[in-house]
Formats: sequence, structure tokens, C-alpha cells
Amino acid sequence: MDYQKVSSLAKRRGFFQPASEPYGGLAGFFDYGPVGVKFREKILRLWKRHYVLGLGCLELDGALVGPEALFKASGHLSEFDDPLVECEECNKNYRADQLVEGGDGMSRKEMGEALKSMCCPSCEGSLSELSAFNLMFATEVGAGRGVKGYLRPETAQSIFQCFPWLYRLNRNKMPLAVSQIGRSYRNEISPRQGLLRMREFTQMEVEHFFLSENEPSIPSHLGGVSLVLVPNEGESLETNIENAVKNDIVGSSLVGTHLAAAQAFLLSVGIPKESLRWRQHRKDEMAHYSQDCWDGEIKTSIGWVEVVGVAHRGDYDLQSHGKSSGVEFRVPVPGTSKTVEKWVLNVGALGKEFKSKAGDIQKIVTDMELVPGMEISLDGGVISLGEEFFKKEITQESEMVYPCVVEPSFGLDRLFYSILETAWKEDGERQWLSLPKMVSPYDVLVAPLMTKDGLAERAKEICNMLLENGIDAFYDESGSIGRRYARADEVGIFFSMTVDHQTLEDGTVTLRERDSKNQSRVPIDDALSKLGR
RNA sequence: GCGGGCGUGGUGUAGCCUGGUAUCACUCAAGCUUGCCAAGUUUGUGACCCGGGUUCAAAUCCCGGCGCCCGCACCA
Repeated sequence: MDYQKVSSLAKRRGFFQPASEPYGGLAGFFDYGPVGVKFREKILRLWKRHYVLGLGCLELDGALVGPEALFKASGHLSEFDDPLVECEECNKNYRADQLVEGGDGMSRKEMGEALKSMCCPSCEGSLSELSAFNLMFATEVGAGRGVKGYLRPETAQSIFQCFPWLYRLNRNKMPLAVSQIGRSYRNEISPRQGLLRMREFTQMEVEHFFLSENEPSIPSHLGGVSLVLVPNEGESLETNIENAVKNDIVGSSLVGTHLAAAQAFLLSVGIPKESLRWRQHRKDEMAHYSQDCWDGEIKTSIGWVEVVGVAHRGDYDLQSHGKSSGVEFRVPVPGTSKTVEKWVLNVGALGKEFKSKAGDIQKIVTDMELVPGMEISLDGGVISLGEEFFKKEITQESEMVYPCVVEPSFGLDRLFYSILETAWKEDGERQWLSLPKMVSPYDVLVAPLMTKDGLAERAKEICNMLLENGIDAFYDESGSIGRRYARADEVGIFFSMTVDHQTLEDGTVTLRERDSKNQSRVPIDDALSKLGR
């Protein structure tokens, strides 16, 4: 299915449509409708099953707005602020810092000066003034002289700034995996292609923290997962992840683990394996924080779509937040704990001896190494502090390091779109969404064969019973039974339950399976157990 | 942001050049009918992206905005 068809299906059946539609829409923003919400819910549920249950992630739901200092530390304030110039003749846009030699480290002013003597590289026309854009949405927090705040450009920062808290809640243990599902905001210059490039989007993300000297190895159930890898150098190949790491095609076992885990998840939501590949970023397309990055890409009608990035972010983020905030973001390295004996001032003795001068002495020695017998200058003279002015303190100290982090980050909206495209099936007149049971928007369609003879009433009762049992049932009595099946097929409902005269007699219903259209007659209780996920 | 194309019920469209408030199909709703795969039939709901201009009169012509598609650039 192509882009146009997805959009039209989405609007017709209630998956999504442009936001603020009555006012002509707003580029880059979308509303998810009744069916879309259900569908998203099912994807999220499965994702949580993989990552929260499977991997034992702690969950976080961070605030969307953060202070300027946070994004200064994360690097987004400077990295998202690109200087632009435009050719006044041919209207081509250039990144000023790439156009000017050595523009990388220049200030805006220097760059502006340098550009004055330059012209357009392609047509030699004259260049416009420097303009800047920042991809972050800014806002004012509070009344009057409010503080400047920004909508987060990635959910990750919520986790990073929470790291000391989360580490404590994990009872100071590493590794530590934290997951978060939430929205992020980027003021894209030109959002295109609907859900694929939005200004407000949902990320499903894990930050998997670990100590580099203690990197988790690949769990046995993932080692054999076979992936199509496209490294930034050399030929693409298909191999299992254990070999890929062993042969250094993938440079980190935890990155490898997450590539395999991400693929397992993608297959479970119905992405066909043959439409999936893992492409390594070139050095020059890597984000400012990234050491290595592999994109999970799905083949669609508009090309390969990146739906997940697995990035090795090193210790970049924790280090910047640690240094910027002054809070401890490091953790002790296990096995490096050692007993340290050191001298500290005996303030009591000092006070008795030196009275009012004691405070001055404390100040003087603040930055000095404390040893009995040390000499200090005081009031023009030199005095020696004997052992009586010191106490021996014995403490345990460990080597402290910033943990590294590997981050699988899914774009829910892109995945949503890609599933719709790849799951769409056409067979003559018939067209349907061949979604796996686990992500079908509804568990079952409940339909009376006809509305007469109390069948509708009985069907409604059954529908309510299903809902009370936690089954996501959808009731439909309108139109011929074939039409109702067709409607259900189009939103990917996996089962259809039909209530007929026999139901009134013996309590059985027919269950129809979407893809095969096969029907079987079963007692309602059996049907109930088949419908759960 | 730039250049080109485009914007008509829920969906897909005709009409636009040559101004006179709109075509067709599907969908949807109500009824009849049928009773397990989009059937038939009757009735019905529902649209000219927004704003301004020209004109007696604008879906139609002109200008601006917004949105969509393609290309350029951008894509952490």
C-alpha cells in the first residue's frame, strides 16, 4: 500500500488525520482517532512486554518541559541551532558552518564576516544574511519575568537527568535499564510524509546503563537472532548477532543485544523480516552524543524508513549532566573499594589552643594536604601543627566512573505507519490489514447475523460479557454480515464472532479468522479463552 | 525556507480554461428485504481549504495565508 492509500484509510477508518483539521491542519501534527488509539495501545502493550517485562526495565514518565540549563548540558541548545545562509540567485540553502572553512568553531559574528567575501558555490550568486533556526520549541514558564523553557527534543534527557534518582531506586546496582514512552518535540523545517516526520512524536525508548569494564554479554536466547546488517564500511551481510559481535562488525555486545531484541519486537508486531535491515551510521551522520549507531529500517513504498535507532552514547550524557549540575552522576566501580586512611583536623584541639585564630587556620589549610607536623604561615610567623591537632579517619573509597549507555529508541508513529503499509493485503475485491493478533486494534467483532428474533439483544449481552472479561470487543449490527466482516477486516480485527439462531439454542457462536476466513462453531466459553492475548 | 504542481461531502472524483452555488461512484444513517463474506431497494445526512480583491454574480479570475504532493535544502 502506498502513502496516499494509508492516509485515506487512516481518515476513513479512524486511525489518524491531520491535527486541527477544521482549521486547515498544522504541518507536522496529527490526531489519532478511535481505532488509532486502540492500535497504538496494542503496540505499546507489546513493547512493554518485551522491554519492561522481558528486560526488566524500570519505567519513567518524565516531564515534557525542561529548563534551559538542562538542554544546554545535553548539547541540544547549541547542536540544534544551525546557522543558515541562502543563495539570493538560485535559492539554495547552505549550512554556514559547513560553507566557511573552519566554521565549526567560529562565533556567529566571525562567520558572518567570513561569508561576506563568499558567493554561492553552485551558481556564484550572492548570499543572504545569516539566519539561525533552533529545532527546539521554546516556551515561557511562569508569569511575568518567566523562565525560559523548552519542550524536550528527545525523551532520553528525561531519563538522563533522573539518573541519580533511578540509580538509587535500583538500589545502587548496575547495569540499570530504564524505559520511557512519551512525546518529544522538534520544530522541523519542513515536516513531510505524514507520520514519518512529525513535529510532535512519540518515542519508546530504553536507556541501558552499564559500566564499560562490565558490559553485559548477549543473552543466550538472543544470540542466534539473524539480522541483515549494512555496516558503514564493507558489504552488507546476514548473520546472527553473536557472530556479528565476535567478528567486530558490531562493536559492542550490548548494542548487539539491543539490535536482536529490537528485531524480535519488530517481527512480533508484524513487520516482515525481508523488509527489515540494520544500517550503521556513517561517522558524519552521527548525532553529537553518539559513538556508534545502527538504524532499524523498514522498506516501504517511499523507501527505507528508520523506525528505531540503536545508539551507543558512551558516557556523554551523564558526564555533561554531572558536570553541569554539580550533582554526582558517577557510580563506584565494583571491586575497587579500598580502605583509605587520612588525617583530618581535630577542630576541638585547634580551638582550645588557638582560640579565635582557629577559624583562620581552618581556612588556610582548606586546599592543603593534611599531615601532622605541617607548617603554615599565620600572622607573619610560621607555626607547626603537631599530631595533637589531627585525627586519623578511616574510610572506604571506590573509583568513580560515569556509566555508559546504549539506547534503543523507537519512533512509535513511524512504526505505526510502517505496520499499516506492510500489513495491507489485497485479493481482488477484498482488502484487509493482516495484523498479528497481538496488535489488532480490537480483539473481536461481535455481530448478530441479523437483528431480528432477539439475536441483536443476545449479541449485545455477549459483547458486554466479553468487555467485562477484558476482551476488546467491537459490536456491529449494521449492514449485511459480509459488509461487517469487510469493515472489520479493514481495521485488522483478528476474529469475528457471529451470533445466530443456534446461539440461542445451544450457546455456541461462530468464530471467523480474518486472514483465512475460516469459521468454526464453538461454545462461548471456548471462544472467550481463544480471544485473550 | 525556495521552485513546481495541487486543494470540491467521510473516501475517490467531474466541473475551473470559456464566472450564474456542483457530477458520479463508494461510504455512512434510517426503513424494507435477504440471512455467513462489501447483494438488492427506498429515503436521508453530508463538500467547493481560509481570508481579501475584481464582478450584478466567484468552486471557477487575481492576491495573501494555511495545508498536501514532488524536487532542492534540512533530518540531532
